[in-house]
Amino acid sequence: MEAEMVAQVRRFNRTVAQRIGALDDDYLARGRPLGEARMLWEIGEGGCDVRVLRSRLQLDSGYASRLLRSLEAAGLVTVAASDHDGRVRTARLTERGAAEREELDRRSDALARSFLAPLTAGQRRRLTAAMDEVERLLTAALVELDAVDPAHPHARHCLREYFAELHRRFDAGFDPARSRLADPAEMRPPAGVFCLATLRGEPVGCGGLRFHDDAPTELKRMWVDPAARGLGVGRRLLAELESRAAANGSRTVRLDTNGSLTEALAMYRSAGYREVEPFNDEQYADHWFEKRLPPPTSTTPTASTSTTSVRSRPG
Amino acid sequence: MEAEMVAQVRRFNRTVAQRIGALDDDYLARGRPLGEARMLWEIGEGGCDVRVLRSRLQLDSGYASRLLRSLEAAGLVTVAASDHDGRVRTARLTERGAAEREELDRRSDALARSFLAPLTAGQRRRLTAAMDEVERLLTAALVELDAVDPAHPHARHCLREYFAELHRRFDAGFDPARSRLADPAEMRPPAGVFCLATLRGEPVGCGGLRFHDDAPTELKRMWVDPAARGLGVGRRLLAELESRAAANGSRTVRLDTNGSLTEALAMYRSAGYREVEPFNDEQYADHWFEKRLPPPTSTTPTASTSTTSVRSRPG
DNA sequence: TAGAATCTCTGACTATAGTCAGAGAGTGGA
DNA sequence: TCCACTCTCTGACTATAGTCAGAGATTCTA
Repeated sequence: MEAEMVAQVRRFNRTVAQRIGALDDDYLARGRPLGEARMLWEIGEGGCDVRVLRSRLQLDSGYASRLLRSLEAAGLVTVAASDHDGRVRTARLTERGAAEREELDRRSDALARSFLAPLTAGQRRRLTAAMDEVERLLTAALVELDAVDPAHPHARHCLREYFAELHRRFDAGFDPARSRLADPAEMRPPAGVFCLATLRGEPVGCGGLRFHDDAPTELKRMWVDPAARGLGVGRRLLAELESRAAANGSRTVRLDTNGSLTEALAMYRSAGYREVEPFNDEQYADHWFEKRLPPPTSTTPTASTSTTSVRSRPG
Repeated sequence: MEAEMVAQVRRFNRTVAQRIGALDDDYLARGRPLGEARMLWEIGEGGCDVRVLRSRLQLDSGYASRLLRSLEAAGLVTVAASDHDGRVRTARLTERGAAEREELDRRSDALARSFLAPLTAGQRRRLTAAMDEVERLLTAALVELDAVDPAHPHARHCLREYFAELHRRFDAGFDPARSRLADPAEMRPPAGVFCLATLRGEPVGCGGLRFHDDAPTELKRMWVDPAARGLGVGRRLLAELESRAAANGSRTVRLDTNGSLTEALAMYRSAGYREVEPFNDEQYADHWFEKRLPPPTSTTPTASTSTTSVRSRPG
């Protein structure tokens, strides 16, 4: 990785953390401890369970409780037992609390405006476009890839969503039971492998391999959550699966797909897959692709371990 | 200003502050109070006067002193009187302190790498390019414009730099005494106005007007510090001066310049100035420009008051 | 050279953030 | 119905950040 890129990231972190972090905090605080302001904000218009607040703001339960007591004492919040579960408590904004939150909203808007105000129209456009790009790519870098059991709840979720999407997009619908590799367990090691893409703990994509002794490895069930598209998740999944196939001794990966999945087709093509004659009788397929793999490198598999280790807090 | 832009800035602030701010801090701290880590960093290889540390880190003098005592006790820093001024004390890293600082450096690098690691080469390029853009434009938004007396030290600094640059760039050199408006005081109100562009307290550009009863307003001494070019400072200065000219009743602004100042020429042209016949005998000029001004709007002058007010901390 | 100003330091504070152990109420499964 | 578990709360802590007033040494300036 080029030193210049690393230096750029560091410069950015410095500038932006200084400019935004500190200001944002000062600005939100309104003479109130920052923790309280954040809590107020996070409760939101519709109220929020205390346990959700705790996990979103990453607070110790004692600390969270204390913050709520303080907001309660200030008449901004009420806390009551949840309807569904007597253990859970739900925080709600009082009228004054809602007004206070709106004030925070206004201030956040004003702060954002102050970033744009001194710029010309062209600069503003460029700034917001670049911010969007940075945000998207930083989010993309948070996506982690891991091999999981195909029966893992996250894996099941992805497969369910994948099938539902095929059903919506195929004119004649889609019934997984009538497709090849109907049973996800066929992708369980050692016969195959199933990879999951996860963003902030939520599954956002998947893809599986099925190894064959006498035939190229088969790639199946590639899917990316619509909300996570454009982050390069599909491409990374594909690369991950290819490297796992290579590590397993495969020289070739092939797959079948359907012409209505235009994004997928484009991705396979740009990733070096070339269209071949049908090699199976998958009834939902009308395109078949194949790619010769380079021999495995020593550093496979490439699941993003670095990201994971960095995100854990030093003890 | 479009609501979508404001929303984008707010999204960006949230995402980035979370992702970078917190991580950065955790990462730098190394089991040490963050303030100490920052101080250690800021002292740098060559040592640093305490007063400079205080102003850079914006610390209370008592607090700064305490942090230094703590680093001293840990054997990372020595503090001794400055050679030049017995009141001033200079902090220097010990060998262990320097090693510690290098460790911080390594960790910052590792953190930056972890942002890039999960991305493809193309994504990395796009991310760093976008970061550069955001950084530059956020910096540009920090530039403040104010009218000052031409005798103000910052004004003198800019004029000195401007003359030095002309001297370097003109084949025959440049002697301010032999040019028109040799005395900066001619741009003092009410006969004229002198504007300064300031970035983080440092002057980075200037420009002046000289009003004439019977002739168009004359624009002189436009200069932008080379380190601050590309931030749109010149364009903003120009707009500011034009609006001040209009507010003063001028319908036309004109200026003379030299063909070797290509950036300036390009800027004048793109800002709506058109070349005219020589209207004075400035010996250093070989191009003359003129622009008809729109009638003054009610909100002039446009000196960036919003930025200023936002940057001051709420009491 | 006296007095003002500058720089740093110490002591005495306050506020905020955050941790930890344990109690009490409620839930769900064997 | 009992037991393990979940969720929240309280009390008792510690650590960090930050403020303020004033003292002592030094330097600048009139």
